[in-house]
Amino acid sequence: MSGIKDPRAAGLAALAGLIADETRAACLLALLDGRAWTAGELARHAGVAASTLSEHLDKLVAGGLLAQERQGRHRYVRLAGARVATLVEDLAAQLPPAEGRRPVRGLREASAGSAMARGRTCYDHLAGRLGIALTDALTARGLLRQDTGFALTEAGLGWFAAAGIPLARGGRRPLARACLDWTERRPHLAGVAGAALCRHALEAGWCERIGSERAVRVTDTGERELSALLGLSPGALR
Amino acid sequence: MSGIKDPRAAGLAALAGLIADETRAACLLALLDGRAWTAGELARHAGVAASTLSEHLDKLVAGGLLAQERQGRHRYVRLAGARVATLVEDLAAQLPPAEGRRPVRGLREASAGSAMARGRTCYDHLAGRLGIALTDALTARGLLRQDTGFALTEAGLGWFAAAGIPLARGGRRPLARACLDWTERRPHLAGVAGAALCRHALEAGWCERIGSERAVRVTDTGERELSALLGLSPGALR
DNA sequence: GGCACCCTTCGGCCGGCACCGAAGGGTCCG
DNA sequence: CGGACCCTTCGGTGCCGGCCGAAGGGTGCC
Repeated sequence: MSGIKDPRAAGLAALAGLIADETRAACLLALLDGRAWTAGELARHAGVAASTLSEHLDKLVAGGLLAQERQGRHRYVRLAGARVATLVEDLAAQLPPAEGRRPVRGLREASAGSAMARGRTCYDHLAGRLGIALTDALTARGLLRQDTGFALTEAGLGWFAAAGIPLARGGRRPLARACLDWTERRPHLAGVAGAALCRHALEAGWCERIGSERAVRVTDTGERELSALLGLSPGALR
Repeated sequence: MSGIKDPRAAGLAALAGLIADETRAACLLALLDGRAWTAGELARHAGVAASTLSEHLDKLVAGGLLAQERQGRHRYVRLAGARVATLVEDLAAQLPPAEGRRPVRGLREASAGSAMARGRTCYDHLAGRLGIALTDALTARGLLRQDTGFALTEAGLGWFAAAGIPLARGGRRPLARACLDWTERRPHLAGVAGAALCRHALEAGWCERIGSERAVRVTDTGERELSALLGLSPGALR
């Protein structure tokens, strides 16, 4: 009440302003898949002229939300890091479920949508029903604690070690973090452990990407391994 | 890459747009103290006309960020809930430390600032060096786990029960959550446990508010109790 | 009742910004 | 070297939204 505005207000407004545009928001949501997109791809995705999108990218890069890499005549752009991904996810998680739903048009889109709901990547970890199933299985086996917060247990650390999934500890990023799933509206494992699990699942062939999309499918190998390691019933992942 | 924009983009942009104004951002930051402010107080705080602020409040209420209560000729307004508080904190935590610092003018402001740095409320939990000290003490005693995520341990649950601080479990809100401190830039305890601890500390007289501000001071009783319960050295809280 | 106070509505002003198309520069390929 | 392609810069346009002051309505106090 000292009559003086909080000095962070300008910065906060500027940061929010970067997201407060439908075209830029669409870019950020698209980039949540963790991949690098070219400026042209994003322009087509957002439905605006290339020149318009170029200016948007300038702002997002200048604001520290995106990292860019120029290769020849292409401008590749991706989220600047896990912090930004978390931020966008958190904001999107605030949206009421009713909002942002749109009738699905056509069989192709319906099938793509259901594949996404089944399993997908969310920046660098697994989401969708697959992500939920893994998180629930870890919790049920006492490897992950959700009732008193969100953290791996000692047994959980041992499980990752036994599965041959190294966890980089001691960094600034939390080892385990809850990420609210968009389709399921339930928390799933993110953070260092979530990223490591996703990376290992793709490298070990437990999962594979469907086409060039975010959607992910569990392989036969994956079903066997996950059943053995976590007691996941094979049917739950289809 | 289907050429169709994510349907959440419009909602995300609208939500961010609510915060993407310096005046509204200043209001949200001010309301982070968890109290209810009148429209006039906020107008003076933000340095705009009452009519201008009235329209801002309409938008924030319509957007679900604020809850309002009309009493007589007053319009009281507060953050709509812990989710909103978390959202604003998370956004503010993204700001680079350099940004948003302003030279302190005068002794009065310097003393108020140092009181805030020593201890304050952050929506419904304790922050500042006091919040950090409590969180560190809980962690050092094995009551709180930060190395594998952020969660209370079994011993931690017992500590709260023994201290006579009830924890409402089973709700949607996480029991323990990390909140990044603005002045210290380190995580401290938030969530149900953080709120319960703060409430108990104020009710049991461990702490008291300084004037009508957010700043909080540890009392002599508090020093004794916290020393006995957590092994906190009295000097650390001054 | 009269008056002070808090807030809201309205009209008008102004600045900022998202958008486009055209033109231009850089890159790769044939 | 010519052409296709990707991106950027620039000028111009239109709209949205924040701001104010004046006027008005509701509330509480004397």
